[in-house]
Amino acid sequence: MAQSALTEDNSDTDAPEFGELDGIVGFHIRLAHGAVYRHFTETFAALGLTQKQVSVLWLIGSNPAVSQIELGSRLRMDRATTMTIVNRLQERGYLRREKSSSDGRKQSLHLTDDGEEALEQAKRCIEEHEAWLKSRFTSDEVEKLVEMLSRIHE
Amino acid sequence: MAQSALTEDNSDTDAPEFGELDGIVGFHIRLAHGAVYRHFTETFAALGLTQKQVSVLWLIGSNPAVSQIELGSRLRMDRATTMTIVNRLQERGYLRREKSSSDGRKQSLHLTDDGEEALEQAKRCIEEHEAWLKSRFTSDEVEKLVEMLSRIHE
DNA sequence: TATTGTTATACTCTATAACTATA
DNA sequence: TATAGTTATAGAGTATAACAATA
Repeated sequence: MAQSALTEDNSDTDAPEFGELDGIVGFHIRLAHGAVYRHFTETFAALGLTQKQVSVLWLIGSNPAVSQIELGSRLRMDRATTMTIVNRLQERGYLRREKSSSDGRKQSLHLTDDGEEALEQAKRCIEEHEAWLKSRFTSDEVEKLVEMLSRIHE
Repeated sequence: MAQSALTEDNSDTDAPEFGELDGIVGFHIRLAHGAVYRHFTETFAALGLTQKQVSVLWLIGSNPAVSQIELGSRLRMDRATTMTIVNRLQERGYLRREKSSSDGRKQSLHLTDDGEEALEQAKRCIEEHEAWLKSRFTSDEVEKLVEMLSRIHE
């Protein structure tokens, strides 16, 4: 049952319509995220860093001695996911793990000198990436967009 | 070199600060997408469908006989990525491939009866998911948000 | 030659489960 | 008991490269 309302043959057109899908907010968030992800990857091809890796470097840089569980909590990753990111950055020599002095269960994460340098480079790339992203908005719109996105992820 | 400006030990607090990261639009898009993705996954656990799979079902339902290349172009996926999604849906019996009558290189994609039914169920789940997402916005804000996100992915 | 579909391969993100060490 | 880290494992999305069939 349930034959679709649209029955014309679209096999020759190269622009299938979104139809009702166009009204779905989550759908647009997904597409926008994909577009940003792809541009980010291009911008960071030379540095060889992913979005998540940059976020983690940045957060450790701003919060020295942060633990893995806190990092994951802030970036909405579980412990295992956090491990894979931190491991990769450690393998590349961008951070080091130390035992927390106050809680023996925790690690205390620190950037190495190479990590600090990679973060500085990454921040310059981010400027370029953000300029591309913000170019389609006024500064008022950027503010409104960030505020609305925060309502979703907070 | 490049010692971070913040040097206090954060190993005891459980809320590391975003700092400058808070001003990065791409960062908020990533977090918002993650939040939406996780709620979607919960909502669709029973149906066992992913965001991408639902988008593909929906688009084939609205555009019968669409080809894989057109599907991919609309959802910003390359040919290989489109294959993996379409394969999975075909294995579950939700769609069938036919040779396009007008262009022998193209496939023509159609939902099976099971696929139509799965799509109907998915659309009801989407309503619930969207209600959760939209609950934090006025209808004017929803419109503005969708319009701004479209500027990013178009 | 260009396009479409296909296969093989690989990497990242994500998550669950089970285990160890510490609180 | 609960928390933090670790390891093993697995699925999904994404992409590149090479190949076959068709235009």
